This record gives sequence, structure tokens and C-alpha cells, in this order.
Amino acid sequence: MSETFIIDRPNNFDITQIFDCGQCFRFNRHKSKENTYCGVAFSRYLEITQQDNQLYINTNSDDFENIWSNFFDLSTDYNSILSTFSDDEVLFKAASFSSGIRILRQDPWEALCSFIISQNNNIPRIKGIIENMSRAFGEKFRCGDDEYYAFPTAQALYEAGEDKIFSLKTGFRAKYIYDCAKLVTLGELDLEKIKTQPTTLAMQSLQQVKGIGPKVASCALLFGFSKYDAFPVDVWVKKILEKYYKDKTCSHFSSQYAGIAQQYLFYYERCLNNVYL
DNA sequence: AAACAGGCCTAAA
DNA sequence: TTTAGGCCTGTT
Repeated sequence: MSETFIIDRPNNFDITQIFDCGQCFRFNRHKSKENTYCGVAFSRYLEITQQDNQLYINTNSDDFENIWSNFFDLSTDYNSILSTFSDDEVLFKAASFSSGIRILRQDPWEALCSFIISQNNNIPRIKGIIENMSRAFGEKFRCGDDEYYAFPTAQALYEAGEDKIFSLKTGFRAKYIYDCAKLVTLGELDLEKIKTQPTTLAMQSLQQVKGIGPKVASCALLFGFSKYDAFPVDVWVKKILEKYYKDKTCSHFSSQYAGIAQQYLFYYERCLNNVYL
């Protein structure tokens, strides 16, 4: 339980970039421990520390192999992806700056639900809602002496009902969350099937649901379904396109790694604007 | 106090 | 097919 798994000199791995680039909402910098992030994913609690070019993960080798190796997308060579961006000066600069980012392989339902919550919302409040929602409807589990809550299943939210979801201050998103949870529970929205669909089709499938538009769908696909070619366009990316790519067409970002490019640009531009200070 | 936040829906041109 | 308001809530 209290084993520590160590990775020496991880490639393209910066826990600050990974957890602050806005792709997931349940991990935060540890209150007191330096260089440590902690959070919950896949019904497990994780603490991860990065210092002196080493990674310390509080997990046993079974969970590392079965859960976290996949979660952190360790089998993907980000340097080779990054090198495909070398013909775009702005992008290559952004990518070099953000080269420690990895696109987490999050649970599809959690990613989808989280990005429904994210719409017209700010990150601290998104995190708060998700935490309260997990506390209210997620399965409780223990890690050491402490208790944590898994992200609620679609079925748990469906059974909770729209009113209880609304009471968590989700506002107008409550009915979107409820409807989506219902569809997933009843098998009318098949996330496993969507995982196998090409991105364009997967986008259409998700956008059948009211409350899921292009931004929410593409974020869910990128962060929850590992669709690297999904290209979320939010207010920041709009600004970036205006600022650096005025003369380009949108097909400029249509490679199989467009989503990763987006994330590099997104993080880079937000750092330029001191969003993370 | 009014505007805004990692959008989306609906109604109207 | 594109465009303007409105929307829950919390923060500034």
C-alpha cells in the first residue's frame, strides 16, 4: 500500500505542466509536500513527486502496470510527435516550451462529464463542483488512513436525479449532466463504441447529446478517449489562431496530432499571459 | 456593480 | 448558415 514506484529520468514528463495544463480537474499541488501532486483517478488515490529528474509514485507495481502507466501515456514517444511540428515555427517553440506535457488517458465518462461541467465556467469552480459531486455520489474508498471518493459513475448520477445534481451548484448544466448520465446508463450513448470510432464520427456521436458542443466533445475525445487529432477550440485557442495564424486556414491543424499541438500552444500562450502565477 | 469564466441552446435573420 | 441573448453561480 505504501510502496513507492520510481522512474528514473522520465521522458517528456513534467508534473506541473501535466496537471496545470487544464486537462484534468482532480489533481492539485500538495498542500505541504514540495514538487508533489495528488488526486484521484480510476478509483485510486495517487501522489506523485518529481525531483532530481526522478519520479516517485506511491503505488505498487501491479497498479503501476495496470493503471498509471496507461494513465500517463508512458508508451507514447512525445519527442517524435514534437518533432513533426518542426516546420511550424510558433508551434515548435510552444512545443519545446511545453514538452513535459503528456495527454492523460482519463476515464471516458469522467472526462466527458467533467467537460460538460466546464462550459461557461472557471477552473476553480469546475474543480469544486467535481469534488462535491464525487463526495456526494462517488464510491468512497480508503488509502492508508484517509478516505477518498471516486468520480461518480453515470449510473450513480442518473439515479441521483437532476435535482440533486442541480443542488451541487451545477446550474444550467444539471440537466445536461443528468441527460448524458441517463443516456450512458441506458446504453443509448455507447462510450466504448465511440472509443473505436474515428474522431469526426465520434464528434458527431457526442454532439447528439444536448449540452455537448464542439468544444466539450473535442476535449472529451482528446483527454478521455486518447483521440490525438481532436482539436478543441476555446477562447484561448481562438486568440492564438488570431494572433499567430491569421493567414492560415483551419486545415493547418488537421494532423493526427493536432490535439497535442493545441495543448502545447494553449499552455504556452497561457504561460505568456501569466495565467498560472 | 457589471462583467466575465476553457460553451451551448434557442430563436431569429 | 450565421448571429445575438440568455443561462446558474462565484469571483473580481
